[in-house]
Amino acid sequence: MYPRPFDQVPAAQCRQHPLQKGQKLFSQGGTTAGLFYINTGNVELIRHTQEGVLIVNHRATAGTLFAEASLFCRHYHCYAIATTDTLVTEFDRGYLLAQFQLNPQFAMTLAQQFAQQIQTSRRLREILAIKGATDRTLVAIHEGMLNSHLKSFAAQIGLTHEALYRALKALVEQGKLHKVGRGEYCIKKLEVGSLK
Amino acid sequence: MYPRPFDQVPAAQCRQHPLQKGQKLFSQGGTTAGLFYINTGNVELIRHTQEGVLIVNHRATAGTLFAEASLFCRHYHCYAIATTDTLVTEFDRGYLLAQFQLNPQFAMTLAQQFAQQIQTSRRLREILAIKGATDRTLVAIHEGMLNSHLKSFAAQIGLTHEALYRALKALVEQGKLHKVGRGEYCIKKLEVGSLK
DNA sequence: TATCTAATATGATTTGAATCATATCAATTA
DNA sequence: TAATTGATATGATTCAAATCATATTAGATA
Repeated sequence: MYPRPFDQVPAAQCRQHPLQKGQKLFSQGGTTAGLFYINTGNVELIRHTQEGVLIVNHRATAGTLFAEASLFCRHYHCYAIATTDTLVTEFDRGYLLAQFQLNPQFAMTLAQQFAQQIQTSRRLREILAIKGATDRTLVAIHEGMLNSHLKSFAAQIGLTHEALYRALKALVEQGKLHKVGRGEYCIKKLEVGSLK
Repeated sequence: MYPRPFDQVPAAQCRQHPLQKGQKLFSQGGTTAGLFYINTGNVELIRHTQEGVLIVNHRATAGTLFAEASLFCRHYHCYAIATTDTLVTEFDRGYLLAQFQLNPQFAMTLAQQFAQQIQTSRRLREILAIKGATDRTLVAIHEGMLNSHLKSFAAQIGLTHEALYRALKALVEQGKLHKVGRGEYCIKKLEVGSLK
C-alpha cells in the first residue's frame, strides 16, 4: 500500500486527513507534524517571497510522498493546499526520527526511498528541459510516464493536449511509435498506451 | 568544504577522480563504488533504453552530489561522463552504509541532505514548468538562481540568452526588477545581479 | 436506446521564443 | 596602448507550440 518503508509504520503513527478542494493542510511557519503521502487527489506546495511573489514549490500527486524535508525542520517553509478533494496520510515525525536510533534498517530504507525520489525528480526535470515536443514526448514515453489519459500525460510533460496529439502523430509517422487504437500507443511491440 | 554530512567522512574513505572532458566515470551495469561530489566541472548521467533511445537522467554541476541512489544498488543504471574537465570526489559506499548501524546521527544528516535535494530538484522542476519567459525569469531570480553570468543563468532556466535579456528588460519595465548596471539586476533594493 | 459528456483528433491562426545578425562594452592579453 | 575575446544587448526573421475552432468517437447516464 504505502511505499517502503512506510508500509512498516504502525497504524498508531499514521493519521488520515480528508481534504476538500482548496483546503489547507499546513501553513508557512506552522509547526511540522510529519511527512505526507497522498492516497488520492493532489496537493500544491506554495510559498510567498518577502517581495510577495507566489512560488509553486511542488505539485504532489496521488501515490507520492511530500514534505520530506519537514522531517528535519521545526516549521514549514510553505503552504500545502489541496487542489482537488484529497486524502492524505501523515506519518508521525517523532516516530520516523526515532527509527534512526532504534531501527537502522528502517532508516536505511527511508534514505533509499529519498534517494529514489531524487532520481525521479531529476529525471522529470530533464524531460521538461527537452525543447522539442516530439523529442520530449518520446523520452517521456520511454520513461514510462504514459499510463493514464493523454490529456493528463500532456500536462505532466508541459504540453497542451493538442501539441501532444501532434507529437504522437509525428512519432508514429517516424516509425518510433505504433498506434494500436484510439488513444493507445506502444513502443515497438510493447503496449504502453493509456489503460482503459 | 563538502555538504553535510560528507564533511565528516574520513579522508581514507574519499577518493579524488580527475576527469578530462568526455571521460567516463562509470558505466551502465558497472559495480557501484559510492556516491560522488563534483568539486569542479560537470557530469552528465545518461542511459540508453532497450529500444536505443538516449536519455539524459541528470546534468550534475560543481558543488553538488550525484548518484545518491547507487548507494543502495549493486550496479549503476546509467553512464556518467564528464562534459568538461572535472574533479569529482567519491565517498565510499560501504563506509556510508555502515554508518546507519554505527552512527545514527550521521545517517540522519545524510537523510536530511537527501530530503533537501528532493526539495531543490522539485523547485527547479516547477521553474522549468513555468511557460512564459518573463515569469520564469522572475521566479528563478526570487529562488536565488542568478548568481553567475546571465548566459549560464539563461541555460539553467531553459532559455536562450537573447530571450533572457528580453525577459530582464521586460521585468525592469514592469518595475519588478531594478537594473543596477550592465548585467546586474536586483529585486527591490537587494542586490542579486551577477557577481563580478 | 438516446442523450450527454469528455477524450481524442485535426485544421487555422496567433503568439512567443529561437534563431540569425549586429552592435556595444568590459576584461583579458599581446 | 591596441587587439582580441566574450558577455551583454537589441533588431529582424523564422519556427514551433499555444490558442481557437470544430469534428469524431467512446463511455457514462438518463
